[in-house]
Amino acid sequence: MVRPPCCGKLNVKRGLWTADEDAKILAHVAKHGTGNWTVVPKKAGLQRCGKSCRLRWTNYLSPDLKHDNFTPQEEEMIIRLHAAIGSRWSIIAQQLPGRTDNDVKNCWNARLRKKLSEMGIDPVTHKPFSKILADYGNIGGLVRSGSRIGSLSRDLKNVFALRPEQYNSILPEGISNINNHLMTRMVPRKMEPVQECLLNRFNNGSTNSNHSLDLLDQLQAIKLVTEASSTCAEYQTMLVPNCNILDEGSLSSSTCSTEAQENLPTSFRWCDFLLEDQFLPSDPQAEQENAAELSSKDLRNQTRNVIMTSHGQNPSTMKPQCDQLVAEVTVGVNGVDLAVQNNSGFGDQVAPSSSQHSSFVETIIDGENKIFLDFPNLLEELFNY
DNA sequence: AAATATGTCAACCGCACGTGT
DNA sequence: AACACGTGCGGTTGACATATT
Repeated sequence: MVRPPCCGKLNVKRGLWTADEDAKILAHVAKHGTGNWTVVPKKAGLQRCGKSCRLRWTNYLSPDLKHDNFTPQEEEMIIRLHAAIGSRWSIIAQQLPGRTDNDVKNCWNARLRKKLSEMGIDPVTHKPFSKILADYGNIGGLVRSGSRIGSLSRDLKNVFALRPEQYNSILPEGISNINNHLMTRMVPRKMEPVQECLLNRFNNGSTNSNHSLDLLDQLQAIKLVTEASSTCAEYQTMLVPNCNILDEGSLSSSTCSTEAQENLPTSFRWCDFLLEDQFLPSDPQAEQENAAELSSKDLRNQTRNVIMTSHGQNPSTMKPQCDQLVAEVTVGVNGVDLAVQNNSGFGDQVAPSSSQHSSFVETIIDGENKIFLDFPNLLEELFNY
């Protein structure tokens, strides 16, 4: 059954809000508070749908909102969080007081995404386009991350058109029209590479709820960004180190001015936004063995302790919610183990992390610890999700 | 000065989820 | 269990402002 829209399309005003309408909303909220938005239009005397009223309040009228431009620090945090958790705008917005998910989303789409693209960084994967193209050449006909290629194409098109000379040398042989070539490999987007890899694994290895998958891909993404932050030396040779991505002057060229570099915050390096390809196995056989070693029991204990510790709680007093989460995490990880052991046609495509960690879950746990130190509120979001 | 292109952002849309009945 | 309802979310659209030709 298809539910009709929350309000009829007839007799409902749409479009920009007038000052008079804003005043009515403000007066209504001052008197009755927020909530039950479906009755607000009637009570407030508005020809609007309740959903529209709620949106107007949450995105514009709420006194908690900031209406000035995003600061470089805020933009920096958006990029970092996007690298960690993707386009979960509401969660990102919660880390930025006074900003709404809509604000964050617009900021990303209008400015940050473009900035990254102009610097040759794929805003979806946070990896250099050159690296992606090189990988693309290496994998030949294997569609390892179809969605990534697909989502990449829009940004890449612009950059490639802008600076073709920079990428000609690394284009796979035989690809004369990069756009056409990429488009032929497009799959429905929405999923990011990390999510796609994990989904592929779970779909083949076991049946899991979306919830556990969601949690795992967040953890894995978090691991990726934290590892990238500490191991971006590879890119420092080709990219200018300590160059603030938000510095407009530095964006216009491929190098940073001396002054710009002097003024840069040492805690922030644009190479932090690059993600190493964590799914290329350094030693697939060893990874398989490591993954197989970890028993379900060990996993549960490890995961439970880490989650509780991260949450600042004594394991013995932590709420039952944790057990549920642990169960979901370990179900998902076991699915990965199965997938690895099966090696049933996709294990060679998405092998476990190539890091120095001894297992997939340890990698996740380490990454989780790191990111939660930076963004402690994220842990609560994971519980709430 | 006019036409066109581009950027920004408020608002809309459809879907998913939680809750109550 | 099935349904209705309220709410939240992410993707997209379109109006307006500004820049460029």
